[in-house]
Amino acid sequence: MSTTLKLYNTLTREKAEFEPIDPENVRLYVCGPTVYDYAHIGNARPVIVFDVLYRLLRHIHGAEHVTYVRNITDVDDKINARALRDFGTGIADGSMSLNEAIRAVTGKTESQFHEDVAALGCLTPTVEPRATDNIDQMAVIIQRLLDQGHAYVAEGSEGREVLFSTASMADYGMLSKRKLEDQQAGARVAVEGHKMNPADFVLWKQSADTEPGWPARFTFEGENIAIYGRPGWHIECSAMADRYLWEEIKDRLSPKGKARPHQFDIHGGGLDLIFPHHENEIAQSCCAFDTDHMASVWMHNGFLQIEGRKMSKSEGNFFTIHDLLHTETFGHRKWPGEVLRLAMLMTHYREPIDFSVKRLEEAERLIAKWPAIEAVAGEPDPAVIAALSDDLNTVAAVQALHALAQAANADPGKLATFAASATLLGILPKKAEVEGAVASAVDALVQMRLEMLKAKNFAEADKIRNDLAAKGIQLKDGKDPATGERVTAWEVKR
RNA sequence: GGCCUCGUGGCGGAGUGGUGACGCAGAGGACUGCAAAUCCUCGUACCCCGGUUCAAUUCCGGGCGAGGCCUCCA
Repeated sequence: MSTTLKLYNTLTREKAEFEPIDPENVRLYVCGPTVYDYAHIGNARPVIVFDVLYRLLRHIHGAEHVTYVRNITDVDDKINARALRDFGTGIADGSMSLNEAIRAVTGKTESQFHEDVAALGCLTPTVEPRATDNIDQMAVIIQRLLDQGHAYVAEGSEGREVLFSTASMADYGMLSKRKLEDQQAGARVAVEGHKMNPADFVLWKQSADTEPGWPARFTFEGENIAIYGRPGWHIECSAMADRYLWEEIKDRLSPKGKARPHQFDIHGGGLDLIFPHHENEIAQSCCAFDTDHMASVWMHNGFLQIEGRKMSKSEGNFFTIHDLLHTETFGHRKWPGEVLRLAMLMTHYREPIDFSVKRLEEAERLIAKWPAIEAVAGEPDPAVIAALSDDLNTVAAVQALHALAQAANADPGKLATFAASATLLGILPKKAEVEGAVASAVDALVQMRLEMLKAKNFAEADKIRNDLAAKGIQLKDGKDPATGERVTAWEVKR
């Protein structure tokens, strides 16, 4: 049976069979982090969810036939604020430039992000472009929008701006199913007189001396306009998606792919990005390139709560990925990356997920029962593939995987299938490792205990067992099936 | 006010117009010197009210409740 992948598409609000534009070049774009601070556990959700999708697409179409782009947003007012906060004195006394301060913030945050998501078992995307490396591409798209009457230049309170004209797009609002008229009724939209329509959004914005900026030249209504400035917060995705999923690979696309220029297959991100971020990306890309779609399928993951409540700094329940991995701030202990990942996959990606200590404990109990994976050489279980193919039903996949683990525990012949299946989910159960010296000491004590048991010296034998347990080493007695003799295995509990 | 999710047993969660998925926790048993691990067994759950139907947890309508977006946010 061939695998048919079905995905829920926010654009149509329906689950439908996924048909890539060019099956030889499946293209996926996911909105990545804004690198101004540690990524929180909520940020981890789309990274993990779309990592599973990436792995599944690679399995179905072949690893070399999938291009996954996840951007790094390194131009943003929050970054400026952070740079000024952390390096303000250096900037003031001239020992550091604003750009150097910004680079220090984004560079450090970016490597922290990579470290965090690697610990969560996520593959590296094909391309991870930075916004600041694609300023020229953004300017080109903005100029196209100006040329085609979809954008205009206006004087705002902080200088000149290039704005997208929402009224110029007939079906603006197709993703979020919002009508421009409805927006104006009840929402608190700041009155900004320079906008033709309150929903119009910034494409390019003039920068002050204390703000990062790039020189840019635009032509509008026959006039040359130079604006030293920075991009608005949607244009980068339009630019990077087009560059890495169309411009740079269009030559190797099939005729069918070439027939749909500037379009790609799947665009993902968090639920909150539907409006305005993704709506505006669509507006920019479709108007600039004169297409009816930017991406065929739009996927959005649900939000995460902590112990049933919205995670927020003011509630005091705000946790970064780093906190959970390396500190004892959540549940008074550290959590292994694969436990966090499994806990994340135990709820369907579109559902809200309640991250709780109880949930993590359950995930840990489950994973502790699974065999450790060493080499992966096998095909994943069809039940796991079928589950994932149903709009990334990781819950069903985890359950199938658990059944497989139990089968593999009883029959080592099934280990390869288990390993391949677990890898498809990105979960690699590892036994807690101990140093060789510790291991041989434990082995010696285990032997000693077996001797004592033969001598019916239960008190001493139990003392060894209890002492080891106190050190987190759990003994497991069994019977040799052939001889009926007691055999003892052991493992490290966290 | 507008748009959009969701509501299943202690917990996590599938699914279906008509014989209680499954996992975790829990209970009992086997095994064990005692445990742990393992194995076996055990659960009359589908937010409320109408409607359609021979039959609804499943379809339709209306409530109630939870959450998200409309403003930076995954």
